[in-house]
Amino acid sequence: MEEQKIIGRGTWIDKLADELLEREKSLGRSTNMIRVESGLGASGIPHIGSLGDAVRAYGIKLALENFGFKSELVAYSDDLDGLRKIPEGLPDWLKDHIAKPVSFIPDPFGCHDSYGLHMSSLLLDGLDKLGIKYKFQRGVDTYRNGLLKDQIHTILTNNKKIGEKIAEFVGQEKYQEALPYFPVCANCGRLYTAIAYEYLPDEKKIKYKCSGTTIGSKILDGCGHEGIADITKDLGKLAWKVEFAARWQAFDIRFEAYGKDIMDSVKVNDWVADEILGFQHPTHVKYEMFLDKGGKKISKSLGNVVTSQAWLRYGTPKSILLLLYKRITGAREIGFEDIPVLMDEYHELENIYFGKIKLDNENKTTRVKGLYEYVNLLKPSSPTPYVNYRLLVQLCKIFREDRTSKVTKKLIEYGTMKEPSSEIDELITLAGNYADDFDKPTKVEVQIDAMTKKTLSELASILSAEKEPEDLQNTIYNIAKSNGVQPKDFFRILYQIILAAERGPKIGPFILDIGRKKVASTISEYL
RNA sequence: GGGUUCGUAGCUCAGCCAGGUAGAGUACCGGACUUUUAAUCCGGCUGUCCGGGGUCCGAAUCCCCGCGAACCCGCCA
Repeated sequence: MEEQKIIGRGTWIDKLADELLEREKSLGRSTNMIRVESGLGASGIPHIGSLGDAVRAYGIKLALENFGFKSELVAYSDDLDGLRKIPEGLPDWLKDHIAKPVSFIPDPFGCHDSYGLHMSSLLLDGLDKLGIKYKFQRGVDTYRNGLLKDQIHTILTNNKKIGEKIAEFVGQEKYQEALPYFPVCANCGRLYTAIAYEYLPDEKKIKYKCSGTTIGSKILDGCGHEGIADITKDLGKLAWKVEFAARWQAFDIRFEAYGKDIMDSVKVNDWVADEILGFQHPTHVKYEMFLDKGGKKISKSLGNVVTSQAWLRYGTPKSILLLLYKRITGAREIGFEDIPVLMDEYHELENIYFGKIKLDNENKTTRVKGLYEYVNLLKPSSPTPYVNYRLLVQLCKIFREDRTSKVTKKLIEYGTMKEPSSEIDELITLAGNYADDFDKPTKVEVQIDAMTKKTLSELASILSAEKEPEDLQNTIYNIAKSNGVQPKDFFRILYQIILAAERGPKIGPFILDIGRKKVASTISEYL
């Protein structure tokens, strides 16, 4: 069997970029500037999966540049989309704005000019923190400036053909009647309710009536307004089934990834681009959606949504990039509990990259190194100090006050590291947040009889004394015995009180580590 | 109705997309270790890789057929 040739840096990203280049070559298109696109939803709070689309597209851009081509990422915000439903956790008054473009709805958080801008800013903020560079393009500006006017014209004059094809491809029949264009009603400011029924090609104007529509199971009444909209400058937008194609041609897009939920739309758009607009559709890659743990939407109570902002409270930007660049296929359930693994995995990659760990398989080494390079956006610098994340979480659970210095001291005692560093301090902060938010100490119900109670109060007074007791381990053992309490039971109760666990580290030194006065006050809460 | 993904240790999963000795965490057992308790560290144990066929010198990995599970589309964007 012949040896497989390694493409680029050996990752799926390189392979995809290579396929893209081959395709462009066979189409005979110019490759002076290869643009990749990512669509950003602006209708809800962006999940970490929403970042994936842009981050992966950026990976392709990096690979293309690595091959010696110029490339840029266009981040297109769908902020002319209408609000279809109120995302969970957002105020009820938004219902008055259903079907209005998200860019014309006030920001419920009060910090941006509009709802849409707030949402897309969250996403862009996530990209900025990861170091992803992009050219931002707003849907609102795109239509207001008539950037798609030629495509809209061509699509509307071919609407019959397109409507039939949509019905054939996906079984959706509405576009055999309605035009695939939604004007914003000049009277009530909503789209979807205004139905376009006639296109006047010479004037490039569309006739519509705001007669209402259904969104999901809800019926939305129109305001009855009849109007005429100019497709070159009035507000309105193409239906998704044809809009991508228009964008691809107008912006000369050569690559776009997509989630499997819009598979059908992409199929239609590819056909529209190829057959109606005469622009060979971009290279695609399909990815699976990120699901919440459990395979379904668990409690989407606010704060439990996996946003990049929340992730970065516990993990580094590189842990997100690793998650997104590791692979593209496969269904994945994602949650904050994946952070420790990814943190440690990144460090392992780093050790392999810098030769501290050797793999026996040469191909694998190449690919792992390539992955590390992409996670560092092809600019790896030097190894950073690291401590196992789980160990840090455990230590942070024990030390809550004056955490950084106490955990650092313990790590040096363990011999895990030699000296403090700002990188480790940062890790302690992240792991500390993780410990605080996900391993909350719960005050457990502990069954305490009279004898034990007496013993506990005796212990509490010893602990709160000014002088530190010598050999605390032995002292505890003795006071239990002298009160007629089984040491075994007494130890268990102490662990329950201090750690909310049945067992724990050796109790004497452990109490001193936490601070004996603090333990004394914790114990007194149970007396 | 159409489509996609998943099935690997008791449990949770990685490895598959570019084939080359079956892997982690957890659980369990033992040790460092003290008057029994081990957070931490070290060592050990754990397999019908869902079933069947095919390609190959070689398959958990690639192809085909089943079985089971989940998700998406068939509103809209």
